[in-house]
Amino acid sequence: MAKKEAQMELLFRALADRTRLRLLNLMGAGEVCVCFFVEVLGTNQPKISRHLAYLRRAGVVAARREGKWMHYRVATPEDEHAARVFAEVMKWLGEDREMQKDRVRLENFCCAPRLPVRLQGAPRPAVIQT
Amino acid sequence: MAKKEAQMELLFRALADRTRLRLLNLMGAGEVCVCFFVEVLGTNQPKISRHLAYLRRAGVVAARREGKWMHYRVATPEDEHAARVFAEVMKWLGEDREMQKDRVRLENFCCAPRLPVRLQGAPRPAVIQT
DNA sequence: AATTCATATTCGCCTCGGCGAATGTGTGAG
DNA sequence: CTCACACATTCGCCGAGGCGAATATGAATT
Repeated sequence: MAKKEAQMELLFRALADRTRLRLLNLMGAGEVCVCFFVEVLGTNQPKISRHLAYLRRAGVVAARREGKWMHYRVATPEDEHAARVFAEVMKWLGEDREMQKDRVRLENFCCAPRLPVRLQGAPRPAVIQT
Repeated sequence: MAKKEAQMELLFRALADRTRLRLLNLMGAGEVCVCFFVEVLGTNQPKISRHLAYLRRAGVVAARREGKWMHYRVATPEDEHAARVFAEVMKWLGEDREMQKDRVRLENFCCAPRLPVRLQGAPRPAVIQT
């Protein structure tokens, strides 16, 4: 892995942006497809992809390809203390107002009887009950 | 206090710099005078002051004046979850190699029988045993 | 009041990274 | 092979913030 010292700042820089925090929050319950991020956050797709790339470089998310779709999930840091900090951050996200709204919006999209037109055929997020 | 949502990014931006992390680490055991930061980190004084100002704006440190000297100490965030995260970060700092060296350097300065010329008369850090 | 010492702030320069817009890449369908 | 779709990357612009150097402030001392 990268220099251990640099990992600290790398992690915090990754967390120092609201969009990235919102993405992490949405992944909190399991894998999520990029197209859902776009819908829930209501922004353009390149912006989402750039932030996901940033998170991946920082080592806090991992990606998996499934046909045309990309699924992202949180990746617990290897370092023990980093993992502890990260876990507390994820808990914190769970308590935030806007973050809770985002989760509800995700639920509404992925669990709707009929997906909105834009998401027809998109793979539903793997919701892990917590 | 400030907008609760902004607090999250504010905290992480404050933590996203090695110099600031080193300063926080040195304050981990108690109040420290600015002149000691300068000596231990071996950099110029304006740089230290700027970073301390940043930390204060972020609400993670507090300052106290004592004559010509300024003492800085860590200030636990009010928000419960922020405080948890912050506590884990401080623990993490305690395990880092360079951070441990910094602490030793601080001890060597403040506990030396004769302070180095530059620090003659400077108020010793209030070392809180942990 | 003038000086000295500790600290804070400002200035100019530079890099990092955020954004929208445009473009590139990989995959499956026809 | 070509096209459409999902996603990734690049580009140009701009603000945040790091740095050293210079300067300002505030407290004590003479």
